[in-house]
Amino acid sequence: MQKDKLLTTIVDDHPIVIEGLKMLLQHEANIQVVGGFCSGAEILSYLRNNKVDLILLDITLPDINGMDLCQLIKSEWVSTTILILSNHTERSIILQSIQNGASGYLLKNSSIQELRQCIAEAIQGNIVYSRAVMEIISRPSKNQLQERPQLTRREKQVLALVAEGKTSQTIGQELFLSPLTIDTHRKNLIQKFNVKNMAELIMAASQQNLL
Amino acid sequence: MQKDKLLTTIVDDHPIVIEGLKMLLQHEANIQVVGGFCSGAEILSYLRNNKVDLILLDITLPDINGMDLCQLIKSEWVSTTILILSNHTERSIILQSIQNGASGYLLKNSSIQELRQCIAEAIQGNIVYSRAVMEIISRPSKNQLQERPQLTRREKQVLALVAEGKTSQTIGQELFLSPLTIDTHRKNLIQKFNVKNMAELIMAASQQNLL
DNA sequence: TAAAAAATACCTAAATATCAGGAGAAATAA
DNA sequence: TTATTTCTCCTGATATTTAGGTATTTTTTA
Repeated sequence: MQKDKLLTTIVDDHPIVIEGLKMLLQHEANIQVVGGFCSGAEILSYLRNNKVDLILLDITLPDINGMDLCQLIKSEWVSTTILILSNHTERSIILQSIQNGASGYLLKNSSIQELRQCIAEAIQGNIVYSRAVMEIISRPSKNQLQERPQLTRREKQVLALVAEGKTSQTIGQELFLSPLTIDTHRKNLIQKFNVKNMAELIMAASQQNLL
Repeated sequence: MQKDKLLTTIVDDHPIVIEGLKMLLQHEANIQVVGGFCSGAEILSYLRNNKVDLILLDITLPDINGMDLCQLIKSEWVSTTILILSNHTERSIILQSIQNGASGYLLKNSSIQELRQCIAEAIQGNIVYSRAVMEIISRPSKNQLQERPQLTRREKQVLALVAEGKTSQTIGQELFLSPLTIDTHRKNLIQKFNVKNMAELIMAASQQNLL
């Protein structure tokens, strides 16, 4: 074990992927894999007691999403490099990840060569994207053009209940609020999503996996 | 290389997963991994010239879906055992896979122990499911229980326009129909889907990939 | 060709949602 | 602590959908 090897860890809810990455990285000269974790809680707990230089991070995790976890980690361990390795091709997710401090975004179906290259690049301090990701960023498709609106806790709650076909009356009763308040939230949701009514809202929200 | 080792191959659009599985399986006494392929075309071409006993098959592939590929392979190479290894949790996909000749269905987020056990079982000739899959099969969730309603051409048309947030007025103009006719279609859609309003309808329809 | 299904159109009334404002209280962040 | 956001509730007007129906025409299917 050399001193100057980068301590690297993998966070992914698929044990197979962790194994695969370990295998790939174990032959890299300047990388030392120090663990693999299946959840946000595990990696956070590990970080509190161990130094880590590079994290390969999935978006889909059982307890927290990778974007939020990325922000969380970067806020406490600034010098740790995070590279997102995910299946998600949504432009919004990619951009949000970078915004939250990730040093790059790779798709899991990248070739092995591509992965190696990108990891090597990220270590140098560059922001890297796999080729497929580059294309997504440069030519956003129709439904990816619209950004994912930032919803408040209440709005998410109301959105979910509207999607169940409930009226403002019913929702108000359920949340112990005036139906007028629910109407206000509806109004705000319509504005944030830039849609005309609840039907289009549910459509937009479900396309962006907010339901 | 022993004679009685099972010749095993992996088909998955993620190179990392292939590597991970290879790593896991290389220590198994009675398994010999003979290749990994990223597409349906590749494995089919390989099968024409090589004997394979066990295939670990993903559902998502670039050129063909795993269910169809499974059927294709089983129709020509009956003695080859196929084990589906996928992320898809839809009951319909699981059942269709088994119907098409797969010897089991595992989720990719299974633990490594579970994978080993299931593979070992499948080799014995049993049909195996990972624990999570068992649960999906035995207790189908709400939206998987309800049958997919049979829609007429007009109803699909109206549904799509409603999902765009259009009113009966607008839709009527667009289709050169009376808005009252559109209302009738709305009514029928609500009945067929057994929902309370358009919001819930769009939700149900989008969950069933009808949009 | 006859029967069934689909598509069309209408009516009345009630229920709900949408639009355009404002405005105070509570929680959060700087 | 101050500023900002979020949450709450309101008025009043308008638009739209929903829930009962009924009924004719067109298209499909047996």
